[in-house]
Amino acid sequence: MATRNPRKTRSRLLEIAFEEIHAHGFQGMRVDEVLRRSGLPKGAFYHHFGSKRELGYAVLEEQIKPLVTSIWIEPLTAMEDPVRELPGVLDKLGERIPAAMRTHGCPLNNLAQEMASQDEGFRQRIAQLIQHWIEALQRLLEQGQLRGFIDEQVDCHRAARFLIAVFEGCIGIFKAEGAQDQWPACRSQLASYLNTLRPAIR
Amino acid sequence: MATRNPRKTRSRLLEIAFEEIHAHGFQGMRVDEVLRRSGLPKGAFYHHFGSKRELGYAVLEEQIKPLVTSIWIEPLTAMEDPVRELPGVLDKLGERIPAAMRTHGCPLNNLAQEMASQDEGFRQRIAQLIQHWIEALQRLLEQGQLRGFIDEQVDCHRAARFLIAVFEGCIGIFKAEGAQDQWPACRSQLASYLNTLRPAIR
DNA sequence: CATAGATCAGACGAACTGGTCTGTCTATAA
DNA sequence: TTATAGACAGACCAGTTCGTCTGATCTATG
Repeated sequence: MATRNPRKTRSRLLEIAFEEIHAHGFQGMRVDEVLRRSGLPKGAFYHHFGSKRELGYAVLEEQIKPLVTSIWIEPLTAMEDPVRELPGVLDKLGERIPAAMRTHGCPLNNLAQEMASQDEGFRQRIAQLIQHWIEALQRLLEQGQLRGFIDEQVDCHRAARFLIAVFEGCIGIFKAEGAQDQWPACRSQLASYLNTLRPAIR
Repeated sequence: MATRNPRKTRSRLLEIAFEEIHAHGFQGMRVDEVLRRSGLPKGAFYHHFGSKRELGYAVLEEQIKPLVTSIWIEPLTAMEDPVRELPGVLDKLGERIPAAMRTHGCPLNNLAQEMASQDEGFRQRIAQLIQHWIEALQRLLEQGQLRGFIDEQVDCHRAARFLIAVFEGCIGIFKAEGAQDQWPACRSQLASYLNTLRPAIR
């Protein structure tokens, strides 16, 4: 075993906890199992985290938040014409997504559905992250509006929120169906919706 | 306490278990709490159900399935023109939905997200129920197609699946946001999508 | 009316779970 | 060199959880 490295210890705990929460939910995640997998004893854990719940918050802030940013926010900010490009970007995104994401679904959505009505601390952090996501998409749509790709009348905040609901809803259905890749079936429907954002012919 | 009534005992257990699962998830539901609330002892429970998991399956089949049917399938089958009427039907549906549904979300979706990748028995039963739901919506759309309200080119199965993903996605977002009623914000977006199903002008 | 099987009653147990407590080790600054 | 604070180690604990076991009681049926 290497010499002491509190930062690494903490992040290792966090990474394994993320995987366990993703696989079994927060309530299904066992502190002892995280310990077993990390090879660390109880003391180390409760030195870094005050409680299981606090660990959950940390996983949300330090693992899930960056993940959502890198997967769902950054790739979407570089589009000129969202209506035309979004389906293609989602295609690529779907191709290089890790296996765990396919079987267990979106970590954020899982946690949201499980914990939002269970623990106010979770709910607030999740709501904040979703808000952040909505606003990023909203800005993208507003840029498209300025460029004339999207109708001026469109409420970009509502459209962004709806798009995210569609993403999460589709991922959820795929997971329930156990279907490997039903995305193409939803892709065309999403494209149809996106087209309604086009400027109306006046 | 009244005389023995195995049927009533079983259904009472089932009703309370449904509420507990809806409120805390399947893993978070405690057999002892169901017992405490029902006033019944352990023996009664394990006479009617072989295990906690079996109870979960029974709740899915005997509580959630009829609920989904009465809330999401039956009200939707009586529409002439789905594109025009669906938003309004959803409005009414949203108004008379019980409080527990608002705070805890859709019982089916909750169970799906929690258990689909956890237990194959749950996953199969959930997938079957969703399939049933998709097919009912699909038939509705196909009728609309026959009546000329929907374009012949529309793949009604895909459209139905997409609609359900949208429903579940929106409900999930509302729950995470803790927002009482953000439905109007999604309603208009949904209406836009529905309009894309209209016959194209040829 | 006898009796067998269904239905309930609840004490009990074994495994598990989150969390605590005391002690030890190690890097670093004085 | 040594004092100190942070970083582990791991035994231990109290409460919980699902499930079992033995009996009691009811009810349908011959």
